[in-house]
Amino acid sequence: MKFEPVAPIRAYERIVEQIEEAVVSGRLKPGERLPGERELMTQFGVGRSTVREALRVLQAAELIRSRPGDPRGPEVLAASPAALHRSMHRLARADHVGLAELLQFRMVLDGSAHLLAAQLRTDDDLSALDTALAAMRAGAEEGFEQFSHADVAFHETIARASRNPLLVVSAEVVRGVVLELIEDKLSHARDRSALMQSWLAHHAEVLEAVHAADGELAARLARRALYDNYAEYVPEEQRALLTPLL
Amino acid sequence: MKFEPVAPIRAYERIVEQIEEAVVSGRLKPGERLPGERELMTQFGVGRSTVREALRVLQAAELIRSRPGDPRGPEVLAASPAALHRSMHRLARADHVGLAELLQFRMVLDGSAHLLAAQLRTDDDLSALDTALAAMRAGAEEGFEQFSHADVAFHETIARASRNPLLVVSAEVVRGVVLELIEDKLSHARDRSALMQSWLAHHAEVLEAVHAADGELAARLARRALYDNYAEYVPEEQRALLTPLL
DNA sequence: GCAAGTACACTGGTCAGACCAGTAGCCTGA
DNA sequence: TCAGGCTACTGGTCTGACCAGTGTACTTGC
Repeated sequence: MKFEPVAPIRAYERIVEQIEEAVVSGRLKPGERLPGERELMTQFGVGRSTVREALRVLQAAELIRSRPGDPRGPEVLAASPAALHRSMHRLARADHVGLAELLQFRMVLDGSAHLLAAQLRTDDDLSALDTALAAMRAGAEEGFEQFSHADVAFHETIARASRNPLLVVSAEVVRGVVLELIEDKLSHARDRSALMQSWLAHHAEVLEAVHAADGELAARLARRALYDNYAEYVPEEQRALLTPLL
Repeated sequence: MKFEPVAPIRAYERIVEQIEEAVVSGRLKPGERLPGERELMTQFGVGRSTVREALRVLQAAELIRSRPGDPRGPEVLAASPAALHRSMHRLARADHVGLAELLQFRMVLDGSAHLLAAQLRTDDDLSALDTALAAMRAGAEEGFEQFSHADVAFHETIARASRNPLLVVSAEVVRGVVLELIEDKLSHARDRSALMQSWLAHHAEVLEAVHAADGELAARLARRALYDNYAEYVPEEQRALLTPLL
């Protein structure tokens, strides 16, 4: 005989449950509006503070957004990875997750994305990738920031070609967290133009493998590129974590 | 000349920022207590409802927990993947992410975990894995639920042996979401004992590869095992997403 | 008739004050 | 010494109020 631990259920939690259920089940679609707070408090039969606490939670989860003055009421938002990003970011900062682990994880995700992209890509994907690489070449002339944006776009195109939204989102999130951790070091990098040339060469190589539909090769090259470009920022004694992926 | 879009910053948001910063930076450690709401409202110079909305947000992010009646105040929690789990779960439900994509992602994560585990495992890891497999054998005699728990434990041991907390957490989350999606189908499965025997065989094989430090083999076997056991629940026309990983 | 401008009703954000159920820890009495 | 009750305080909720800001409908001037 086993019993479950009980916890008192607060009123605002039940409101969150009801609205969340309506949103994730699709009964409330993005762009639709919730009733205003005063209306909700009569519908749920609670005080306004209770309604507001529930809305705060839903807002923190990026499910709704409310703006003062708008008589149409709080807006239901489209699903977005923003909340996932925040959770992962917090976990990475708090849970003694260092650059080594993040980079390792990124090598895993990016490698897999390349593997899948190489084998599942359509002709549209290929031309989008060609365009993205060309944009990187052009960006290298204009400055580091443009180049960086083009680089991100390239990786996103690869991720989308893998046909897996989870992979897209996770890769995006991890990339963001990695970049945040090293952006200061990167901005002090000595020879940026050499950096950009190195990245360009790596990307061209990878793209060739994707064209050839050689998933294994594309994955290995992508992981190697990450290693070559970022490993120097990882403490030497932790690089052993990364080498098994090469 | 470019300008940033501005959004009004609400009072509760700045409170969230301050407390969150203190928590994730480690200035407030798990188990420590925040001042009570009435004390916080004087410290921040705002009303109690504002303080409460901030605490609600932090509570939704699993950073703190408050219980009525406790004179020590809200408790700072240890970092946990619960918030990540919720975000990913919501995204999977709302963002038309189906079983195929989830399973594909799980094959990626589990495969990589096996790869890393096989190459980074210590002797302690190996004996823990041996114990976990023995527990699965024993569980198979006792019933499906025990077996299932032992199976989860085995995968977690593998993930931990990969030495990457992000991999541990993500794999755990995705496994949970996959299981939630098919638990009803699984509970109606015809021949559970055959299922369990098949899983056992797969795990034994994988473990052998881990012992032999053959990462590639362990990864391939792990992905194959997932495919063999779960692909039948994936619509046939989507299985092409999974085969590139075999 | 129509565009520009204004007024208003209503929104969410915040505050103050109150009450309640429930708890931790003290304090008392045996 | 210790079990029991007491109490001051907690967080959860409600009411009612005010404010700055917004969208809409109406008015005004052309």
